[in-house]
Amino acid sequence: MASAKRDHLVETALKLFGTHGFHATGIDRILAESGVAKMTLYNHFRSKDELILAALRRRDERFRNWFMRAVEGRAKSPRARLTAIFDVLETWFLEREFHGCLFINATAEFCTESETIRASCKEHKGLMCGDLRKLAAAAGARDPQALAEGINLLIEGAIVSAQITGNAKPAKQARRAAAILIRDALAEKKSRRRA
Amino acid sequence: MASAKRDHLVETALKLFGTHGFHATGIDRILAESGVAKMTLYNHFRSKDELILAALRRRDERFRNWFMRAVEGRAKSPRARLTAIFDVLETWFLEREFHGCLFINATAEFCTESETIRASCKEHKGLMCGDLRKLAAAAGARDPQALAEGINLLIEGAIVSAQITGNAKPAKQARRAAAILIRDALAEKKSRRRA
DNA sequence: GAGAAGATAGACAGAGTTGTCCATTTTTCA
DNA sequence: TGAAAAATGGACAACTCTGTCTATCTTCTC
Repeated sequence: MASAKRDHLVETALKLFGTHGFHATGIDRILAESGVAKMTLYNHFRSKDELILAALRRRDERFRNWFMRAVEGRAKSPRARLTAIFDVLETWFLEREFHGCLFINATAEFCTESETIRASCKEHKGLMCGDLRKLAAAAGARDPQALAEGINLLIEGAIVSAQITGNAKPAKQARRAAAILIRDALAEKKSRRRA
Repeated sequence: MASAKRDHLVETALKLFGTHGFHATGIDRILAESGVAKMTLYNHFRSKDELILAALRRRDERFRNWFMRAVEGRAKSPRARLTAIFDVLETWFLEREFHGCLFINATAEFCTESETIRASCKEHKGLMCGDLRKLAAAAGARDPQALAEGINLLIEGAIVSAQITGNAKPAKQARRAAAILIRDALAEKKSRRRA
């Protein structure tokens, strides 16, 4: 089942889709780069779309794992972890191979086709949001859902800003804004925010 | 110069690039949809990339104009306008033809090719940020640059979240977070924020 | 060692891609 | 009205794309 060839294909596809995009990366290029025969690919995957889905699944699993572990490794208290998120983001943006979020990119490319691909992207973002909500709740936020949503928006915004400007600064900008949201969300009840 | 055919081509391309993406939209489709001959296109544009650039330029001009006017029409005071931004975003997200930000999508598709296209996207975002900074300054923010950056990230985040989830809620989430940033940025000096 | 399963190269189909060329028609404008 | 400019349709080149097929070669397991 977990063939080494299949594995290698997914890995190569992941790299190429990330650096060149989905439409711009042809099957032939993936085969050439991975040194695998075409029939081997079509033996493991029904179509290019299925290979894309497999790549997205792997990316989801790997990224969420790496991200949350990195956050946990950087700070111990839930509150500190909430801001550590943005330090981790910055290290990501500074990677040589940073080309934005694969799920955002996939959604952008498959605007109206491939419902399943878009669903996969939506699912990934939903799982990320869930992790954020848990963290916000652990930090004792007044409204964990709202804080998680705010932080999530700052993360997404930082990712696309970093991608477009080719600069890691948005991580620091987001960190600064997030600090304000966090402080507000953890403030004493007496200074309750109006709608 | 400003030929009607050329105009129609840019308009059709804009629509198709927005709904199907750049790579997925072939020249032939644009020609069929617009009812223009191929040689007319290549008479006005050196290549598909140049057509894309023209479409992006038009989009930039039109969008920024529409957006800022809509914001100004919704509120009079600079401070109220800062939050009105997110109401305008919501109306955008609710449009039937909403497929995210064309510039974010273009950056996603042309990760490593077409330097000029990516530069055009970067320029658009820079101009948007400039508008935000002016608004933040007019509202009397302690640090207009920082407030503009925070709001900008929330805008970008809301756009991609709305696109991925297929839902307009992120506009309201961003509005809520922005209100906190704005309140903080306009607070009296005595309650100065710590780093 | 034999047989099954997996992988291979390479040709191939059929469609789609951008871009070129030309002879003809339409439009514009002076 | 008449000349210049613009647009047309359609063929065409050259390439890339996904996906199929076959005959051959490895590799693994019993």
